[in-house]
Amino acid sequence: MSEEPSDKAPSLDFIRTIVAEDVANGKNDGRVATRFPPEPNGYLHIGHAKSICLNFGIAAEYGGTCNLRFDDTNPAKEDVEYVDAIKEDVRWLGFDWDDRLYYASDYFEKIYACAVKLIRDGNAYVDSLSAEEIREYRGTLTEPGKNSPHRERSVEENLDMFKRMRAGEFADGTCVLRAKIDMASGNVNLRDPTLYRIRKVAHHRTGDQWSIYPMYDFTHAVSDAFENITHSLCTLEFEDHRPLYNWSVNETGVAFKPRQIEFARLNLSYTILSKRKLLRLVHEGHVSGWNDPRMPTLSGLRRRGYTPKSLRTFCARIGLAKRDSLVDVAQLEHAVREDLNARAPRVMGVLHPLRVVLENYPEGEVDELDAVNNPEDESAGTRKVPFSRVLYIERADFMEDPPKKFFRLAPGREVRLRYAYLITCTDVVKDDAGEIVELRCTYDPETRGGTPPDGRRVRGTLHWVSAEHALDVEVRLYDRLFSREKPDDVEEGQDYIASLNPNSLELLESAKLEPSVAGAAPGTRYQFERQGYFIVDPDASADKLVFNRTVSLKDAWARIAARGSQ
RNA sequence: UGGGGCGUGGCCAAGCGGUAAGGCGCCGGAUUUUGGUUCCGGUAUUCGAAGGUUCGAACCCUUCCGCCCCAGCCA
Repeated sequence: MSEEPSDKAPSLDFIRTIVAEDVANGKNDGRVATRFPPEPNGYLHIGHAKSICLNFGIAAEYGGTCNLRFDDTNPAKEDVEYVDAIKEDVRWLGFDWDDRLYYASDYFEKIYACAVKLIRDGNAYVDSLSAEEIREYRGTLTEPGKNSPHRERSVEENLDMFKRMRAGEFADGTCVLRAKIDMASGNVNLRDPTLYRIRKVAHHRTGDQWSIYPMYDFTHAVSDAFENITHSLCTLEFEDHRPLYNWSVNETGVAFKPRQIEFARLNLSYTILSKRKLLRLVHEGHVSGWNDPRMPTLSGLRRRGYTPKSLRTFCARIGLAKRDSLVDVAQLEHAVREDLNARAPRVMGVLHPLRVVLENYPEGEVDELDAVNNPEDESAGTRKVPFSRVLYIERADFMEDPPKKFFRLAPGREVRLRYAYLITCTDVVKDDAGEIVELRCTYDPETRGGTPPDGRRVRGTLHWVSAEHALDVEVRLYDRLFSREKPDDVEEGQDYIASLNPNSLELLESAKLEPSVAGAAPGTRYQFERQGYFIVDPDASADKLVFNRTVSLKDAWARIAARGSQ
C-alpha cells in the first residue's frame, strides 16, 4: 500500500523474463508447463537442485505444472535403485509432481511411430556402417563429413530393416537408425545423428520388450512434445543440440512444439559436480557412499544436516544466467546457518574435553540451571542443565599463556560459564609429558545464572558440561571434501583425486554432551553453542549417539588467531 | 581451422541509451551471558580491450582479446 515510486519489481532472471513475456502474450494460452528430466543412472546432487528449483519453481510461480520424467533410454546404465532415490530426493527438497510421474520408456511405442514417420518421409535411414566407420564419415570439427553409402536406401528397405531391428534380428552394433539431415553442417549434431541403436539389454521397466532404444536428442524432444511442455529448460551444453531438438519436433509432426532454453549449470567451489566423478569417489572408497555427508548429493547433504529450505534459498540466491561461473561454497554454508540459526535448539557440548575441578564447590552437590533453548525463538522455552563440582570445558577455551586478544580462560583469569557461574582459574595440572590434564578453579557463588551482582565485566563466556551428567557421544567433524577451490585444477598427470582433503573428516569418539539430548532421534538438529550445527546420524544407537557437523558457526576468534600467527 | 555460447567488484548477479541494484565474502563499529545472531557503515568513477555513433553508452556499431561447449550406437 505504501509502495515508493522508486521501488522496483524484483528483477527476473532471463528465463523467467521469457516465460513472463510468453504468458503476457498469451502464447500457449498462457499455460506454463515444465519438467525435470533426470536419467536414473546416479544420485541427484546440488546441481540438480538448481534445475529442480527452477523447473518446479517457475511452474508454481505461473500457475503451471512441472512433470517428473525419467529419461530412461539407456538400460545399460540405469537402475530402479536410482529412480527410487531420485523420487525421494525431489520430494525431500520440497517439490511435488502430483500424478505427473512419467518415463520416456512409457513412450517407446509412440517414439517408434515417430521414427517410422521420419523414415516414410525420407528423413531417416538405417545405416549399416560400424560405429568406427560412422565416426570416420562424420568428419571433424573443421572438415565436413561425407554421406554414408547407405544414406539413399529406399523407404521400403529402411522400413523393413527398422522393423527387423526392433524384432531383434540384428546383433548389437550392426546398424542404427539415423536422421537424414546434413553431413556438411558446421554443427556436428546435425551430421545425420543416430536416432536409434540396437541394445539387447533388459530395461528396468520394459524388460526385454525392446531390442532397440531411442537416443536422447530424439527422445527428449518428442517426449517434451507429448507432455505439452511449454518451456524445456536444460543446461548450456545442449545449446548445440537445439537445432536437432527443433528438427525432431518439426519433422515428426508432433502436435505440440515446446521451446528449449539453456542456462549455465552450477559449479561450486571445493566441490565436484559430475555424476561420473562422484561415482568414482564412491567406487574407489574415497567416501562411504552416495550419501556420505561430504558428498554434494542431495542424500549426502541431507545426512550432513542441510535443510531443504536452505537448499532452496541457496538456489534462489545464486541466480540464473548463461555465463560459466563458480559459486562460492560459503554461499551454501551461509544459507544453512541462516535457516538453522532460526530453528535449531541450542545445547552445550564439549568436543575436546578438558577437565575442570571447582575446588570450592561442595562435593556431591548438583545445581539445576536454566538455559534458553533458542534466543531467536522465545517459544522454544528453557531447559534445566545440571552443574556440579567437576566439569568439562573446551580445550581451546584455555591458554596458559594467552595472546592479547584471547579473552577466554587463563591462569588467574575469570570467565563466565554460560547460564552458570563465574569461575577463576587457580591452577593448571599437567601430566609427566607436560600435557595439561586438568584445571583447578574456584567459582563465585554470588554469580548464579552468570550475572555478577556487582556488575563486574567478564569478557568470555564458555560452554561446559557437568562431568558426572555428561553424555558420551561420537561426533564426526566434516570439512570440505576437496582442499582445492577447483578440484580439477591439478598438475599434469594428476586428476581431482589429488585434490581430496585428507582432513575432511575428524572423528571424535568421546565428546561430552549435556544430558537433555539423550534419546534424540536420527535427523534431530541442534546448535552446539559456540561451535556449530549438528544432526543425529542414522548410525546412532540406543547406547551411543552419533552426530554429524553440518557446518560450524562463524568464528571471529579463529580469524583473529589465524591473522596473528601469520 | 568449423559451429554454438559467454565476458559487470574477491565470488555470484541486476542493469537493456540517462550517468553501476542486491546477495555472499571481506574490513570497521554498535548491541550481545554463543568472539553466534542482529544492527549500522565501508568495499567498481567503472562494466574484457581499443576505436566509433550520441548532449550522454555497461547498454548501439566496428575491430581485437579472453574463456566455455561440440566430432557417444551417453544424457
